[in-house]
Amino acid sequence: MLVATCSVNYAGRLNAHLPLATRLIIAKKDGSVLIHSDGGSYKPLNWMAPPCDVSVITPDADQVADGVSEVWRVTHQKTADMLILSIHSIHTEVEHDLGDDPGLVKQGVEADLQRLVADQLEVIGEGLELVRREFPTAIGPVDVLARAPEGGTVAIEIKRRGDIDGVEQLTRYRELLQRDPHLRPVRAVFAAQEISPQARTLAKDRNIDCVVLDYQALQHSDIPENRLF
Amino acid sequence: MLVATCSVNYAGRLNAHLPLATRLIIAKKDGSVLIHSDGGSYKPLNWMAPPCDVSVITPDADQVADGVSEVWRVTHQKTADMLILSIHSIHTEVEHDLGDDPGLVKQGVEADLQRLVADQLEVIGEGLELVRREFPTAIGPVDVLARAPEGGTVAIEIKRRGDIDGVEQLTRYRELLQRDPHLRPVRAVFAAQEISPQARTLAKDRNIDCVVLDYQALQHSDIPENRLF
DNA sequence: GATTAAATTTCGAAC
DNA sequence: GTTCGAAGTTTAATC
Repeated sequence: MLVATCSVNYAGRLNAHLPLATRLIIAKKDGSVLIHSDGGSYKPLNWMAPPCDVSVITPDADQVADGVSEVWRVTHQKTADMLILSIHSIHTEVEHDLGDDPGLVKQGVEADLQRLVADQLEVIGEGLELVRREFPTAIGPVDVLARAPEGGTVAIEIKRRGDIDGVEQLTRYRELLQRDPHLRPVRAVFAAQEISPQARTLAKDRNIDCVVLDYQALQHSDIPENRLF
Repeated sequence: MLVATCSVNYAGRLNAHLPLATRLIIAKKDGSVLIHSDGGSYKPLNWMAPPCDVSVITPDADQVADGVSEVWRVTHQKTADMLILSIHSIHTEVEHDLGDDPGLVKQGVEADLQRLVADQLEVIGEGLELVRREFPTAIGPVDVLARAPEGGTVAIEIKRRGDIDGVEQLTRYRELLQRDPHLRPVRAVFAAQEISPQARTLAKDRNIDCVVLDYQALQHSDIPENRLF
Protein backbone atom coordinates (compact mmCIF):
# COMPACT_ATOMS: atom_id res chain seq x y z
CA MET A 1 0.00 0.00 0.00
CA LEU A 2 1.66 3.17 -1.06
CA VAL A 3 1.07 6.73 -2.08
CA ALA A 4 3.24 7.52 -5.06
CA THR A 5 3.62 9.79 -8.04
CA CYS A 6 3.34 7.49 -11.00
CA SER A 7 2.12 6.86 -14.51
CA VAL A 8 0.37 3.67 -15.56
CA ASN A 9 -0.10 1.68 -18.74
CA TYR A 10 -2.53 -1.18 -19.13
CA ALA A 11 -2.83 -3.58 -22.04
CA GLY A 12 -5.44 -6.30 -22.04
CA ARG A 13 -9.05 -6.17 -23.07
CA LEU A 14 -8.28 -2.57 -23.99
CA ASN A 15 -5.31 -0.28 -23.83
CA ALA A 16 -5.31 2.49 -21.27
CA HIS A 17 -2.89 5.08 -20.00
CA LEU A 18 -2.76 7.19 -16.86
CA PRO A 19 -0.61 10.33 -17.02
CA LEU A 20 1.82 11.19 -14.25
CA ALA A 21 0.08 12.09 -10.97
CA THR A 22 0.03 11.23 -7.29
CA ARG A 23 -2.19 8.25 -6.51
CA LEU A 24 -2.92 5.56 -3.97
CA ILE A 25 -1.65 2.14 -4.95
CA ILE A 26 -2.88 -0.98 -3.19
CA ALA A 27 -1.24 -4.36 -3.72
CA LYS A 28 -3.19 -7.28 -2.28
CA LYS A 29 -1.86 -10.63 -1.23
CA ASP A 30 -3.31 -12.38 -4.29
CA GLY A 31 -1.15 -10.21 -6.54
CA SER A 32 -3.99 -7.91 -7.57
CA VAL A 33 -3.31 -4.20 -7.74
CA LEU A 34 -5.66 -1.23 -7.40
CA ILE A 35 -4.80 2.34 -8.38
CA HIS A 36 -7.09 4.91 -6.77
CA SER A 37 -7.37 8.66 -7.06
CA ASP A 38 -8.83 10.84 -4.35
CA GLY A 39 -12.24 10.90 -5.98
CA GLY A 40 -14.62 8.92 -8.09
CA SER A 41 -16.54 6.12 -6.52
CA TYR A 42 -15.21 2.76 -5.45
CA LYS A 43 -13.93 1.89 -8.89
CA PRO A 44 -10.18 2.34 -9.23
CA LEU A 45 -8.71 4.35 -12.09
CA ASN A 46 -6.90 1.21 -13.11
CA TRP A 47 -6.44 -2.26 -11.67
CA MET A 48 -5.44 -5.86 -12.22
CA ALA A 49 -7.80 -8.65 -11.28
CA PRO A 50 -6.34 -11.62 -9.40
CA PRO A 51 -4.58 -13.93 -9.72
CA CYS A 52 -1.49 -12.11 -10.90
CA ASP A 53 2.23 -11.71 -10.38
CA VAL A 54 4.11 -8.52 -9.57
CA SER A 55 7.75 -8.07 -10.44
CA VAL A 56 9.74 -4.95 -9.70
CA ILE A 57 12.02 -3.97 -12.55
CA THR A 58 15.00 -1.63 -12.57
CA PRO A 59 14.21 1.20 -14.97
CA ASP A 60 16.33 1.56 -18.09
CA ALA A 61 18.36 4.66 -18.97
CA ASP A 62 15.50 6.40 -20.82
CA GLN A 63 13.15 5.83 -17.92
CA VAL A 64 15.69 7.09 -15.40
CA ALA A 65 16.11 10.19 -17.55
CA ASP A 66 12.31 10.68 -17.34
CA GLY A 67 12.51 10.48 -13.56
CA VAL A 68 11.32 6.91 -13.08
CA SER A 69 12.76 5.31 -9.97
CA GLU A 70 10.96 1.98 -10.02
CA VAL A 71 8.83 -0.03 -12.46
CA TRP A 72 6.22 -2.60 -11.46
CA ARG A 73 5.27 -5.17 -14.03
CA VAL A 74 1.98 -6.80 -13.08
CA THR A 75 0.92 -9.75 -15.25
CA HIS A 76 -2.18 -11.88 -15.05
CA GLN A 77 -1.51 -15.56 -14.47
CA LYS A 78 -4.00 -16.80 -17.08
CA THR A 79 -4.83 -14.05 -19.55
CA ALA A 80 -2.36 -11.85 -21.39
CA ASP A 81 -3.38 -8.79 -19.37
CA MET A 82 -0.51 -6.66 -18.21
CA LEU A 83 -0.11 -3.45 -16.27
CA ILE A 84 3.03 -1.35 -16.09
CA LEU A 85 3.36 1.00 -13.16
CA SER A 86 6.11 3.59 -13.54
CA ILE A 87 6.85 5.05 -10.13
CA HIS A 88 8.58 8.40 -9.97
CA SER A 89 8.54 8.99 -6.24
CA ILE A 90 7.07 7.26 -3.23
CA HIS A 91 5.50 9.51 -0.62
CA THR A 92 4.25 6.92 1.85
CA GLU A 93 4.62 3.20 2.07
CA VAL A 94 2.82 0.91 4.50
CA GLU A 95 2.52 -2.83 4.67
CA HIS A 96 0.12 -4.82 6.77
CA ASP A 97 -0.97 -8.42 6.88
CA LEU A 98 -4.76 -8.77 7.01
CA GLY A 99 -6.34 -12.10 7.80
CA ASP A 100 -9.15 -13.74 5.87
CA ASP A 101 -12.37 -11.82 5.92
CA PRO A 102 -15.54 -13.39 7.31
CA GLY A 103 -17.47 -11.70 4.51
CA LEU A 104 -20.59 -9.62 4.10
CA VAL A 105 -24.05 -10.39 5.42
CA LYS A 106 -26.77 -8.89 3.21
CA GLN A 107 -30.52 -8.56 3.40
CA GLY A 108 -33.08 -6.70 1.39
CA VAL A 109 -32.44 -7.56 -2.22
CA GLU A 110 -34.68 -8.92 -4.96
CA ALA A 111 -35.52 -12.13 -3.10
CA ASP A 112 -36.87 -10.02 -0.25
CA LEU A 113 -38.94 -7.88 -2.58
CA GLN A 114 -40.36 -11.03 -4.11
CA ARG A 115 -41.32 -12.45 -0.72
CA LEU A 116 -42.93 -9.17 0.34
CA VAL A 117 -44.95 -8.89 -2.86
CA ALA A 118 -46.06 -12.53 -2.65
CA ASP A 119 -47.23 -11.85 0.91
CA GLN A 120 -49.01 -8.66 -0.05
CA LEU A 121 -50.48 -9.32 -3.46
CA GLU A 122 -53.00 -6.52 -2.88
CA VAL A 123 -50.29 -4.05 -3.94
CA ILE A 124 -50.49 -5.65 -7.39
CA GLY A 125 -54.24 -5.97 -7.66
CA GLU A 126 -57.38 -6.81 -5.71
CA GLY A 127 -58.47 -10.38 -5.11
CA LEU A 128 -55.29 -12.05 -6.33
CA GLU A 129 -54.41 -15.43 -4.85
CA LEU A 130 -50.84 -16.67 -4.83
CA VAL A 131 -50.20 -19.74 -6.96
CA ARG A 132 -46.49 -19.79 -6.19
CA ARG A 133 -43.22 -17.86 -6.27
CA GLU A 134 -40.56 -18.88 -8.79
CA PHE A 135 -43.18 -20.64 -10.93
CA PRO A 136 -41.13 -22.86 -13.24
CA THR A 137 -41.37 -22.65 -17.04
CA ALA A 138 -39.23 -23.99 -19.85
CA ILE A 139 -37.45 -20.65 -20.23
CA GLY A 140 -36.93 -19.95 -16.54
CA PRO A 141 -38.99 -19.25 -13.43
CA VAL A 142 -41.71 -16.60 -13.29
CA ASP A 143 -41.11 -14.48 -10.17
CA VAL A 144 -44.67 -14.68 -8.87
CA LEU A 145 -47.73 -16.35 -10.38
CA ALA A 146 -51.20 -15.54 -9.02
CA ARG A 147 -54.76 -16.54 -9.84
CA ALA A 148 -56.97 -13.65 -10.90
CA PRO A 149 -60.46 -13.19 -9.41
CA GLU A 150 -61.93 -12.86 -12.91
CA GLY A 151 -60.35 -16.18 -13.91
CA GLY A 152 -57.02 -16.89 -15.56
CA THR A 153 -53.67 -15.98 -14.04
CA VAL A 154 -51.34 -13.05 -13.50
CA ALA A 155 -47.60 -13.33 -14.14
CA ILE A 156 -45.62 -10.87 -12.04
CA GLU A 157 -42.03 -9.91 -12.79
CA ILE A 158 -40.22 -8.19 -9.93
CA LYS A 159 -37.10 -6.06 -10.24
CA ARG A 160 -35.34 -3.49 -8.14
CA ARG A 161 -34.82 -1.38 -11.26
CA GLY A 162 -37.39 -1.97 -13.96
CA ASP A 163 -35.65 -1.79 -17.30
CA ILE A 164 -36.51 -2.62 -20.86
CA ASP A 165 -35.04 -6.12 -20.73
CA GLY A 166 -37.26 -6.94 -17.76
CA VAL A 167 -40.29 -6.16 -19.94
CA GLU A 168 -38.89 -8.40 -22.67
CA GLN A 169 -38.40 -11.21 -20.19
CA LEU A 170 -41.95 -10.86 -18.90
CA THR A 171 -43.29 -10.78 -22.46
CA ARG A 172 -41.63 -14.13 -23.17
CA TYR A 173 -43.06 -15.64 -19.99
CA ARG A 174 -46.59 -14.47 -20.76
CA GLU A 175 -46.38 -15.80 -24.29
CA LEU A 176 -45.37 -19.23 -22.98
CA LEU A 177 -47.93 -19.35 -20.16
CA GLN A 178 -50.66 -18.26 -22.57
CA ARG A 179 -50.32 -21.60 -24.34
CA ASP A 180 -51.39 -23.49 -21.20
CA PRO A 181 -55.20 -23.93 -21.16
CA HIS A 182 -55.14 -24.21 -17.36
CA LEU A 183 -53.56 -20.79 -16.99
CA ARG A 184 -54.91 -18.58 -19.76
CA PRO A 185 -55.88 -15.85 -20.09
CA VAL A 186 -52.61 -14.56 -18.64
CA ARG A 187 -52.18 -10.97 -17.55
CA ALA A 188 -48.68 -9.59 -16.96
CA VAL A 189 -47.61 -7.13 -14.27
CA PHE A 190 -44.19 -5.48 -14.11
CA ALA A 191 -43.35 -4.45 -10.54
CA ALA A 192 -40.20 -2.59 -9.52
CA GLN A 193 -38.90 0.06 -7.12
CA GLU A 194 -38.08 2.21 -10.12
CA ILE A 195 -39.32 1.86 -13.69
CA SER A 196 -37.49 3.56 -16.55
CA PRO A 197 -39.63 5.62 -18.94
CA GLN A 198 -38.49 3.45 -21.83
CA ALA A 199 -39.57 0.29 -20.00
CA ARG A 200 -42.89 1.88 -19.11
CA THR A 201 -43.53 2.78 -22.74
CA LEU A 202 -42.69 -0.71 -23.98
CA ALA A 203 -44.83 -2.27 -21.24
CA LYS A 204 -47.81 -0.14 -22.25
CA ASP A 205 -47.31 -1.17 -25.87
CA ARG A 206 -47.27 -4.82 -24.81
CA ASN A 207 -50.36 -4.38 -22.61
CA ILE A 208 -48.38 -5.01 -19.44
CA ASP A 209 -49.32 -3.20 -16.24
CA CYS A 210 -46.64 -1.40 -14.25
CA VAL A 211 -46.54 -1.14 -10.47
CA VAL A 212 -44.00 0.91 -8.55
CA LEU A 213 -43.10 -0.80 -5.29
CA ASP A 214 -42.35 1.04 -2.04
CA TYR A 215 -39.88 -1.18 -0.22
CA GLN A 216 -40.21 0.72 3.05
CA ALA A 217 -44.00 0.46 3.02
CA LEU A 218 -43.94 -3.21 2.04
CA GLN A 219 -41.48 -3.98 4.79
CA HIS A 220 -43.48 -2.02 7.33
CA SER A 221 -46.74 -3.76 6.41
CA ASP A 222 -44.96 -7.07 6.73
CA ILE A 223 -44.25 -6.63 10.43
CA PRO A 224 -46.67 -9.18 11.96
CA GLU A 225 -48.39 -6.79 14.39
CA ASN A 226 -49.13 -4.39 11.56
CA ARG A 227 -50.76 -6.99 9.39
CA LEU A 228 -54.52 -7.40 9.25
CA PHE A 229 -54.42 -11.18 8.94
CA MET B 1 -6.38 5.69 5.10
CA LEU B 2 -6.06 3.19 7.87
CA VAL B 3 -5.71 -0.46 8.67
CA ALA B 4 -8.03 -1.29 11.54
CA THR B 5 -9.91 -4.09 13.22
CA CYS B 6 -13.53 -3.13 12.83
CA SER B 7 -17.12 -4.15 12.22
CA VAL B 8 -19.39 -2.34 9.80
CA ASN B 9 -23.10 -1.79 9.38
CA TYR B 10 -24.69 -0.31 6.30
CA ALA B 11 -28.30 0.76 5.86
CA GLY B 12 -29.50 2.15 2.59
CA ARG B 13 -30.70 0.38 -0.50
CA LEU B 14 -30.15 -2.76 1.54
CA ASN B 15 -28.94 -3.61 4.99
CA ALA B 16 -25.55 -5.23 5.34
CA HIS B 17 -23.22 -6.18 8.13
CA LEU B 18 -19.51 -6.99 8.28
CA PRO B 19 -18.34 -8.99 11.32
CA LEU B 20 -15.26 -7.96 13.27
CA ALA B 21 -12.03 -8.35 11.28
CA THR B 22 -8.96 -6.43 10.20
CA ARG B 23 -9.50 -4.41 7.05
CA LEU B 24 -8.21 -1.51 5.00
CA ILE B 25 -10.30 1.63 5.27
CA ILE B 26 -9.93 4.46 2.79
CA ALA B 27 -11.54 7.83 3.31
CA LYS B 28 -11.45 10.11 0.29
CA LYS B 29 -11.63 13.88 0.23
CA ASP B 30 -15.22 13.86 -1.06
CA GLY B 31 -16.32 12.05 2.11
CA SER B 32 -16.64 8.67 0.43
CA VAL B 33 -15.37 5.63 2.30
CA LEU B 34 -14.13 2.28 1.00
CA ILE B 35 -13.64 -0.82 3.13
CA HIS B 36 -11.37 -3.39 1.51
CA SER B 37 -10.26 -6.86 2.50
CA ASP B 38 -7.02 -8.42 1.32
CA GLY B 39 -8.74 -10.27 -1.51
CA GLY B 40 -11.61 -10.14 -3.91
CA SER B 41 -11.35 -7.87 -6.89
CA TYR B 42 -11.54 -4.13 -6.94
CA LYS B 43 -14.98 -3.97 -5.37
CA PRO B 44 -14.85 -3.08 -1.69
CA LEU B 45 -16.63 -5.21 0.90
CA ASN B 46 -18.58 -2.12 1.82
CA TRP B 47 -18.53 1.51 0.80
CA MET B 48 -20.32 4.83 0.69
CA ALA B 49 -20.67 6.71 -2.57
CA PRO B 50 -19.90 10.43 -2.54
CA PRO B 51 -20.88 13.00 -1.59
CA CYS B 52 -21.05 12.21 2.10
CA ASP B 53 -20.14 13.41 5.55
CA VAL B 54 -18.06 11.59 8.14
CA SER B 55 -18.41 12.26 11.83
CA VAL B 56 -16.41 10.51 14.52
CA ILE B 57 -18.53 9.60 17.53
CA THR B 58 -17.46 8.66 21.03
CA PRO B 59 -18.69 5.13 21.69
CA ASP B 60 -21.29 4.61 24.42
CA ALA B 61 -20.79 2.39 27.47
CA ASP B 62 -22.06 -0.79 25.76
CA GLN B 63 -19.78 -0.25 22.80
CA VAL B 64 -16.80 0.41 25.04
CA ALA B 65 -17.60 -2.84 26.86
CA ASP B 66 -17.51 -4.58 23.46
CA GLY B 67 -14.08 -3.14 22.81
CA VAL B 68 -15.06 -0.31 20.47
CA SER B 69 -12.65 2.61 20.64
CA GLU B 70 -14.07 4.83 17.94
CA VAL B 71 -17.24 5.02 15.81
CA TRP B 72 -17.45 6.61 12.38
CA ARG B 73 -20.85 7.69 11.20
CA VAL B 74 -20.84 8.18 7.44
CA THR B 75 -24.01 9.68 5.96
CA HIS B 76 -24.86 10.46 2.38
CA GLN B 77 -25.63 14.11 1.71
CA LYS B 78 -28.71 13.45 -0.43
CA THR B 79 -30.05 9.95 0.18
CA ALA B 80 -30.75 8.35 3.56
CA ASP B 81 -27.82 5.93 3.16
CA MET B 82 -25.73 5.51 6.27
CA LEU B 83 -22.72 3.49 7.23
CA ILE B 84 -21.53 2.86 10.77
CA LEU B 85 -17.93 1.85 11.22
CA SER B 86 -17.10 0.50 14.68
CA ILE B 87 -13.35 0.59 15.13
CA HIS B 88 -11.83 -1.64 17.78
CA SER B 89 -8.16 -0.96 17.16
CA ILE B 90 -6.13 0.95 14.63
CA HIS B 91 -3.00 -0.76 13.35
CA THR B 92 -1.78 1.82 10.87
CA GLU B 93 -2.92 5.29 9.98
CA VAL B 94 -1.68 7.38 7.09
CA GLU B 95 -2.93 10.58 5.58
CA HIS B 96 -1.90 12.10 2.29
CA ASP B 97 -3.21 14.86 0.11
CA LEU B 98 -3.49 13.82 -3.53
CA GLY B 99 -4.10 16.38 -6.19
CA ASP B 100 -6.70 16.18 -8.92
CA ASP B 101 -6.20 13.31 -11.29
CA PRO B 102 -5.71 13.95 -15.02
CA GLY B 103 -7.84 10.87 -15.70
CA LEU B 104 -7.71 7.78 -17.81
CA VAL B 105 -7.06 7.56 -21.54
CA LYS B 106 -8.79 4.55 -23.10
CA GLN B 107 -8.86 2.96 -26.49
CA GLY B 108 -10.33 -0.22 -27.83
CA VAL B 109 -13.95 -0.34 -26.70
CA GLU B 110 -17.23 -0.71 -28.53
CA ALA B 111 -16.86 2.47 -30.55
CA ASP B 112 -13.57 1.10 -31.88
CA LEU B 113 -15.15 -2.23 -32.76
CA GLN B 114 -17.86 -0.38 -34.62
CA ARG B 115 -15.38 1.67 -36.58
CA LEU B 116 -13.32 -1.40 -37.45
CA VAL B 117 -16.36 -3.36 -38.63
CA ALA B 118 -17.64 -0.42 -40.67
CA ASP B 119 -14.22 -0.23 -42.33
CA GLN B 120 -14.07 -3.96 -42.97
CA LEU B 121 -17.61 -4.95 -43.82
CA GLU B 122 -16.27 -8.08 -45.55
CA VAL B 123 -16.05 -9.74 -42.12
CA ILE B 124 -19.86 -9.51 -42.01
CA GLY B 125 -20.58 -10.55 -45.57
CA GLU B 126 -19.41 -10.17 -49.15
CA GLY B 127 -20.27 -7.17 -51.25
CA LEU B 128 -21.72 -5.05 -48.47
CA GLU B 129 -21.56 -1.28 -48.84
CA LEU B 130 -21.67 0.99 -45.82
CA VAL B 131 -24.71 3.24 -45.60
CA ARG B 132 -23.71 4.73 -42.27
CA ARG B 133 -22.71 4.05 -38.68
CA GLU B 134 -25.20 4.99 -35.94
CA PHE B 135 -28.07 5.00 -38.42
CA PRO B 136 -30.86 6.87 -36.62
CA THR B 137 -34.30 5.37 -36.02
CA ALA B 138 -37.22 6.32 -33.79
CA ILE B 139 -36.14 3.80 -31.16
CA GLY B 140 -32.44 4.57 -31.25
CA PRO B 141 -29.49 4.31 -33.62
CA VAL B 142 -28.61 1.11 -35.48
CA ASP B 143 -24.87 0.47 -34.97
CA VAL B 144 -24.08 -0.08 -38.66
CA LEU B 145 -26.38 -0.08 -41.66
CA ALA B 146 -25.16 -1.50 -44.99
CA ARG B 147 -26.59 -2.03 -48.44
CA ALA B 148 -26.71 -5.67 -49.53
CA PRO B 149 -25.48 -6.72 -52.99
CA GLU B 150 -28.71 -8.66 -53.57
CA GLY B 151 -30.75 -5.52 -52.77
CA GLY B 152 -32.21 -4.33 -49.50
CA THR B 153 -30.17 -3.55 -46.43
CA VAL B 154 -28.36 -5.22 -43.55
CA ALA B 155 -28.70 -3.96 -39.97
CA ILE B 156 -25.65 -4.82 -37.89
CA GLU B 157 -25.63 -4.75 -34.11
CA ILE B 158 -22.19 -4.75 -32.54
CA LYS B 159 -21.40 -5.74 -28.96
CA ARG B 160 -18.32 -6.76 -27.09
CA ARG B 161 -20.36 -9.46 -25.37
CA GLY B 162 -23.33 -10.66 -27.39
CA ASP B 163 -26.18 -11.33 -25.01
CA ILE B 164 -29.87 -12.05 -25.32
CA ASP B 165 -30.90 -8.42 -24.91
CA GLY B 166 -28.70 -7.46 -27.85
CA VAL B 167 -30.71 -9.84 -30.02
CA GLU B 168 -33.95 -8.33 -28.73
CA GLN B 169 -32.66 -4.86 -29.55
CA LEU B 170 -31.67 -5.90 -33.06
CA THR B 171 -35.05 -7.56 -33.57
CA ARG B 172 -36.81 -4.29 -32.76
CA TYR B 173 -34.56 -2.37 -35.15
CA ARG B 174 -35.17 -4.81 -38.01
CA GLU B 175 -38.91 -4.72 -37.43
CA LEU B 176 -38.87 -0.93 -37.67
CA LEU B 177 -36.55 -0.72 -40.68
CA GLN B 178 -38.62 -3.37 -42.46
CA ARG B 179 -41.48 -0.87 -42.66
CA ASP B 180 -39.39 1.48 -44.82
CA PRO B 181 -39.86 0.67 -48.54
CA HIS B 182 -36.44 2.17 -49.32
CA LEU B 183 -34.70 -0.22 -47.01
CA ARG B 184 -36.54 -3.55 -47.12
CA PRO B 185 -35.91 -6.37 -47.25
CA VAL B 186 -33.77 -5.97 -44.12
CA ARG B 187 -31.39 -8.67 -42.96
CA ALA B 188 -30.00 -8.57 -39.43
CA VAL B 189 -26.50 -9.52 -38.32
CA PHE B 190 -25.42 -9.81 -34.70
CA ALA B 191 -21.66 -9.28 -34.36
CA ALA B 192 -19.71 -9.59 -31.11
CA GLN B 193 -16.39 -10.72 -29.68
CA GLU B 194 -18.28 -13.36 -27.69
CA ILE B 195 -21.83 -14.60 -28.21
CA SER B 196 -23.65 -16.44 -25.44
CA PRO B 197 -25.29 -19.74 -26.41
CA GLN B 198 -28.68 -18.40 -25.35
CA ALA B 199 -28.26 -15.35 -27.59
CA ARG B 200 -27.15 -17.56 -30.47
CA THR B 201 -30.24 -19.75 -30.10
CA LEU B 202 -32.59 -16.78 -29.99
CA ALA B 203 -30.86 -15.22 -32.98
CA LYS B 204 -31.27 -18.40 -35.01
CA ASP B 205 -34.94 -18.52 -34.07
CA ARG B 206 -35.33 -14.91 -35.24
CA ASN B 207 -33.42 -15.59 -38.47
CA ILE B 208 -30.56 -13.34 -37.42
CA ASP B 209 -26.99 -14.20 -38.48
CA CYS B 210 -24.25 -14.29 -35.87
CA VAL B 211 -20.66 -13.23 -36.49
CA VAL B 212 -17.87 -13.60 -33.96
CA LEU B 213 -15.39 -10.72 -34.23
CA ASP B 214 -11.66 -11.06 -33.70
CA TYR B 215 -10.54 -7.71 -32.33
CA GLN B 216 -6.85 -8.45 -32.82
CA ALA B 217 -7.37 -9.44 -36.45
CA LEU B 218 -9.63 -6.47 -37.17
CA GLN B 219 -7.12 -4.11 -35.62
CA HIS B 220 -4.26 -5.67 -37.51
CA SER B 221 -6.06 -5.47 -40.84
CA ASP B 222 -6.82 -1.86 -40.11
CA ILE B 223 -3.19 -0.81 -40.06
CA PRO B 224 -2.92 1.19 -43.30
CA GLU B 225 0.08 -0.68 -44.76
CA ASN B 226 -1.71 -3.98 -44.22
CA ARG B 227 -4.82 -2.95 -46.05
CA LEU B 228 -5.44 -3.84 -49.66
CA PHE B 229 -7.07 -0.55 -50.54
C1' DG C 1 -16.59 -25.20 -15.03
C1' DA C 2 -19.90 -22.72 -17.96
C1' DT C 3 -23.77 -19.81 -18.04
C1' DT C 4 -27.13 -16.57 -16.47
C1' DA C 5 -28.94 -12.85 -13.85
C1' DA C 6 -28.25 -9.19 -10.36
C1' DA C 7 -25.51 -5.22 -8.52
C1' DT C 8 -25.68 -0.48 -2.58
C1' DT C 9 -23.49 -1.62 -9.70
C1' DT C 10 -20.34 2.83 -11.75
C1' DC C 11 -19.43 5.60 -15.71
C1' DG C 12 -20.12 8.26 -19.60
C1' DA C 13 -22.73 10.28 -23.32
C1' DA C 14 -26.80 11.88 -25.54
C1' DC C 15 -30.97 14.25 -25.15
C1' DG D 1 -30.33 17.29 -15.11
C1' DT D 2 -32.41 12.91 -16.75
C1' DT D 3 -32.13 8.84 -19.25
C1' DC D 4 -29.94 5.16 -21.41
C1' DG D 5 -26.50 1.88 -22.71
C1' DA D 6 -21.74 0.01 -21.88
C1' DA D 7 -18.25 -1.80 -18.63
C1' DG D 8 -11.19 -4.29 -18.70
C1' DT D 9 -17.88 -4.50 -15.57
C1' DT D 10 -17.80 -7.86 -10.72
C1' DT D 11 -20.28 -11.13 -8.17
C1' DA D 12 -23.34 -14.63 -6.87
C1' DA D 13 -26.40 -18.42 -8.09
C1' DT D 14 -27.59 -22.13 -11.00
C1' DC D 15 -26.96 -25.73 -14.32
